Amino acid sequence: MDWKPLFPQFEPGLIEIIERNAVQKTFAAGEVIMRTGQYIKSTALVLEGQIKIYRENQDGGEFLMYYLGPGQACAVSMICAIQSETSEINAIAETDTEVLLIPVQLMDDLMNQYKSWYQFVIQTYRSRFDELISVVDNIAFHNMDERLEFYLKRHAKNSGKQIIETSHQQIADDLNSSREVISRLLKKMEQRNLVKLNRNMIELL
Amino acid sequence: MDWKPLFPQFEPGLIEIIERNAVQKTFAAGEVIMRTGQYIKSTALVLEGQIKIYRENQDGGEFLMYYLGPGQACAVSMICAIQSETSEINAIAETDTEVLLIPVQLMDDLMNQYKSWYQFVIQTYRSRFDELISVVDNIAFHNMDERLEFYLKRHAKNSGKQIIETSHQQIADDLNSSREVISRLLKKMEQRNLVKLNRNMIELL
DNA sequence: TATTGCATGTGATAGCTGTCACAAAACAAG
DNA sequence: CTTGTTTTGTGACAGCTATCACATGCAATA
Repeated sequence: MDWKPLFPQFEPGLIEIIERNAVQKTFAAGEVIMRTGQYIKSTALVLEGQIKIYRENQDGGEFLMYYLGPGQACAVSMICAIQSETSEINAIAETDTEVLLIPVQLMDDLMNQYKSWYQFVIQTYRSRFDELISVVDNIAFHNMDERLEFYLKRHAKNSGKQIIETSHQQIADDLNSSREVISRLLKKMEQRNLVKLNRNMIELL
Repeated sequence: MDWKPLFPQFEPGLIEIIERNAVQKTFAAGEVIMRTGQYIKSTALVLEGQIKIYRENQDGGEFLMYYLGPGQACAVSMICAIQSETSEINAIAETDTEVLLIPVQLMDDLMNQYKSWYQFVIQTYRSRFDELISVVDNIAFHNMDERLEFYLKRHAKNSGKQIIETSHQQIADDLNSSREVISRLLKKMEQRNLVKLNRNMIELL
């Protein structure tokens, strides 16, 4: 697969060195890509699919933080890679996913030698940081109904589709809520003509 | 004030260039250092005092994210500085505070030329990112009683004192809760012998 | 068709938190 | 001491959310 169009800002030398050293890898939908405490040996650039980044607590509760799509990179793996530390989050392939793995050892060189890589890393930090802030905003200031709306809109934006194919249970897990609550709130949204509901699908209007 | 002992990892050349270009500035307790939407013209290294980084919503609600103390730097100002964008958060001086302001224009050079600066920046990103994740953890997985405990412990850790001099109202604001709730929870903690309460002070046992 | 499994709907209930109203206590300053 | 201000205590109540129990509905497959 030709990944270069996804990263048009990369300079030729950078592209070359990545091509020589990076490994392409495929994950099937549902496959775990990274789990808490795991050592990071490489930084991942997403080429295709969606990766879900989430947090897990002791009791098995989950909480979705954000998605990574094509052209994006995992900020956590970058930070961890540079310092070769462990990660505090989990990553799972939401759909079939293609990633480009860049070995840790390369990171320092790339940062020093390629301005476009350096800027890409900074840009990645910034956007993930902003995303985390908006997550905090959401749970700190909003009730479940608003969080659900935010969730659905974000989902639609990320997938590019107005139809979300998920079970209520899955949404409840992502929001660390319970199925019944989500079902009830979705019903209310349907009554307000914001969505249309069917088995395993929610259509945003 | 001699700031160098706070940043022992900085190499001599870096120290010199900072001394030539940076400006030292003082903020009185309670003074606003940065507010949402403001343009960032420099990166701040904290020399003395505590800076509170928080988020504000439309309705005037606040939510504490974390504190910055001596030897630390503002990750947000770094990211924003490098890209000369605006910030999404607020910073206020919790106590009288002394900071060292490094002009934006210097950032790129420092990153390229001084390994110790580069590592400092990465380290700063990492610790702020981790801190944000633990904030998300807290509000996503824990009730107010546990969040309060976390708040008190963090406060004690940051200030180095077991006695927290604050009003219940202030705590409620930081946690985006209400005064009565905090008062009641503190009472319960007192009954469990976790704290001792007095006007404007909470002693951790 | 009958069966099985998953997804969704619904009512009852309990706990947590936010809000209002007001009382009591601690402190500061005249 | 007296007065005014700030902080804290308390009861009542309402709304949101989690949980339990169970019903219903939809889809695939034998």
